Amino acid sequence: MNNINEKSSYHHGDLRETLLIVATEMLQENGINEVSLRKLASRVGVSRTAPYHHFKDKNALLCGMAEKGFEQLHQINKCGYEDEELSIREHFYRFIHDYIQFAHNNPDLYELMFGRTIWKDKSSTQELRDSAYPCFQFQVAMTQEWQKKGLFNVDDNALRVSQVLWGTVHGIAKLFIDGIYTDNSKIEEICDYAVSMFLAKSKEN
Amino acid sequence: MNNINEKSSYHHGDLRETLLIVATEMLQENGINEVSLRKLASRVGVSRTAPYHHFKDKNALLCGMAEKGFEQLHQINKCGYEDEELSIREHFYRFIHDYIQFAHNNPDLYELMFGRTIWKDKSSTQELRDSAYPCFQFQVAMTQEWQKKGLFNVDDNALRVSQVLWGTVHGIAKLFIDGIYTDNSKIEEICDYAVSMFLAKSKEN
DNA sequence: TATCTTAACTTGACGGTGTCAACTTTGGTT
DNA sequence: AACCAAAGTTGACACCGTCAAGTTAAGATA
Repeated sequence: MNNINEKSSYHHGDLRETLLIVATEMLQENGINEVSLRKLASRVGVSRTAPYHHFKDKNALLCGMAEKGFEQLHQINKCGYEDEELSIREHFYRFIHDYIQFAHNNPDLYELMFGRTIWKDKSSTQELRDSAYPCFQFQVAMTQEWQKKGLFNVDDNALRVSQVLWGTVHGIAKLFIDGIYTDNSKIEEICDYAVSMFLAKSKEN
Repeated sequence: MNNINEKSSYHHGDLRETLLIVATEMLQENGINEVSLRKLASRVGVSRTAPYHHFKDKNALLCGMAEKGFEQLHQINKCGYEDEELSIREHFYRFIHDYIQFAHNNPDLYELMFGRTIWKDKSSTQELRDSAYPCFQFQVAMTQEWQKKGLFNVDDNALRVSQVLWGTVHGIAKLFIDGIYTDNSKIEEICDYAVSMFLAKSKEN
């Protein structure tokens, strides 16, 4: 039954997963405006309302897509963090760089993940929150580690410090991917500036 | 003819301006999803397609709304900058604070102004760019002034420095208004942290 | 004053969208 | 063998943005 080539034709087999994948493809190809349930269904080869057996409504589908985005981002953060060969300062640079690179590589997905559509009011699903909050908390944990290692003042509130740091990468990423920076700025150069502006006081690292 | 109370009924008199105002009201009341040309027209008391004589399409209307937003933000920046009674450090704090406060007071407008909808590809109108770029450039100019006054290294590229600063406020603002910060953090405290993290090395100001 | 031009506004129509209700098919359980 | 619940279907509805063709009225021209 899990044989993909077998034409069971009526029951799809793994429609929920397929919908998420194809919808994300459509998002990356043509932006959020071109993601419609009807086009998605037709592209997957299924009727208009079939998706409703797997997602309560369109918002739930979008939340599902964002959910996977947060898992990716969390994974990227983890990989950078667990690299033993880097100095603290390099760790910090890598966090900033990888984060902005992720946004740059997946602009529409990133916009979806952090946009108002999904988060305002109470429209975010529980699953989305369960996926996103650990990702946020990991960034707080990294900040605490950086504080311990001397990159930032240990006495400062780690949550606040990480909010400022995260704000910075988030802001740069968004301005970057939305094409608001007028020149075709190099990611690496901006990251260098961000790092040096935060760490100018602790050159010993 | 400009008499508002006079029921000329067929010709509105100042429809373009009224549309922008009412659309922005609708945006602030119920978010971008509730802003439709048809509801807007009906609320203004005009037929469905009347707006098309003043805006090429919906995107042009949205650009018009964002345009006004950038004029407001530019004005706020100017006001803070021209306040003679503040020290440099206070100027810097005020810039950050006022910016985030603006976003906090007008969350949906802010999302519109900086969102992908309007900026991606070539969908931004010339008028929007004419309104937004001076606002951006003013921030670069402020940064140069801060560099001269010793807040930041004069040798650094002003554009890059301002991109990082602007990224920070933009990112904090967005995370704030989208309700992604889990606790209802005080704006002032976050601004304090942002200022001190950038200026820790130059305490003399 | 009479006529003409044209911008502002209207109605009708089309294809696309999210979503609901009612129906059919199917795989697995009793 | 009978049944049930999950998965998928078709039809319908109320919206939406936008185009084409027609109407109204304000202001310039003569």
